[in-house]
Amino acid sequence: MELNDKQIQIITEAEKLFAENGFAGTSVRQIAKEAGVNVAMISYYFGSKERLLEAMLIYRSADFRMELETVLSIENSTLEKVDEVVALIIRRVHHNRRMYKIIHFEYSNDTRKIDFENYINQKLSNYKVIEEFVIKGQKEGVFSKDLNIPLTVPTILGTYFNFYYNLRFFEVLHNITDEASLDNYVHTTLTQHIQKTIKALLTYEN
Amino acid sequence: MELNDKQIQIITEAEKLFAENGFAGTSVRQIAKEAGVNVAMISYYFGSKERLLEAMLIYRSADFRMELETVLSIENSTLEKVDEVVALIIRRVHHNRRMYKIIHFEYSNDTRKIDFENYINQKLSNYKVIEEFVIKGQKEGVFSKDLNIPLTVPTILGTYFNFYYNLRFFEVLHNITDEASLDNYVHTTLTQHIQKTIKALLTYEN
DNA sequence: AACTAATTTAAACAAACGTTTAATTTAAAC
DNA sequence: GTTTAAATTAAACGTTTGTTTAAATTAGTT
Repeated sequence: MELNDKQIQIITEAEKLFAENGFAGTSVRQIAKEAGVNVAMISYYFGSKERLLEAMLIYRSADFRMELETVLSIENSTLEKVDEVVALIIRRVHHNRRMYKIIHFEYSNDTRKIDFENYINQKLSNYKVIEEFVIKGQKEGVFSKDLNIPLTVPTILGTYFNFYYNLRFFEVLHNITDEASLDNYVHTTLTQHIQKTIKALLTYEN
Repeated sequence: MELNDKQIQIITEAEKLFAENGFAGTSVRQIAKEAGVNVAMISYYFGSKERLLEAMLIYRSADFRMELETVLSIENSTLEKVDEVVALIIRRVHHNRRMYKIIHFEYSNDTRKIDFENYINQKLSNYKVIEEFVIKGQKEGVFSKDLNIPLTVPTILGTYFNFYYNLRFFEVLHNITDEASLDNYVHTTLTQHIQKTIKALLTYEN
């Protein structure tokens, strides 16, 4: 699937609108208007509104596993690697937060006929890399033996997204006024909080 | 705002449908059909689809602060209180997960003209109770001094909701087949994971 | 039994929806 | 310059949307 400039333009605007107003809450006429193209172009290029979303998911979820393995291959202490992995994950999901919002919402929806197989396979593949890293850390004696490894990932992602989904609540408390101050807060304070949480959890002994 | 049986019936069905298909993805005709009433009854009782949602938010978010203060007033060690508070929060959000899903998606939406003031005030009020408890624990020397208190709540809620939003991913890994096994998993394994995470975070020293 | 108010109904409303059509413009190939 | 294919357009298609209407039914009061 090679996408031309106009298709990427449509996907980019659709992503913003889907994340803002939901899939059902966004009309193809809105997308066309924002992308500066005729309504018919969406059917012409993607076939339907549903298949436009599928094209978006594939376009946005490339290369994550590779980045993960690169970070883990760098010479670092196990606890430093935890910091690096958490920072990478937050950087990734913050950059693609709009796509994730759409997934969180549409994935639990049975009636919509969207294909999430690609997303699920990527997620499983990424999880396997993390699981391997944690087990290795346990064998080294750095991490606690008594851990629910599959649930460590929701703790990382969940903290970020619960912050993001309640942004209008937190921006008052943390003086977040624009996109730049949001990026800064996420990549400093929020990332540090999650890094500390995960290190504490992985090393905690009752 | 006193609600009669038929209004509660409409709210209950609307909650399911909004959580499943989104606010925009649900039609008043669907709600009416599921609730077994005529379409016009929704306008008759609530005025509009938007005001039906507002009535739902108020109906669902009563009494939380009181429950929180009751749990904290019971004679327990500080760390036992952490477990109790986490268990209460998870019980609450799991029971009202559909409403929270709607909020997460509609709250960041500027175009929808829904009044979230009630929700925000409740959230702020609940946060104040938790903040006070954490500061007290710090003065006792049980909790670490270096804590981002506002971000502890997203860690609790976020872990739960990231699990819930990826349920179809986790149910394969954790053998969750029906509502009963989901409830059981949430109130045992997931709750324990979050309790451990929060205790680890609150007591972690670099 | 008669009257009043609350509830419920089927039908109608205009507006917006995703998609298709057929005609036109642009670009590429020869 | 002609031909062929790709891109773009405005208009139309049949549905569905949230809400309103006015008539019919039910319940409560006297």
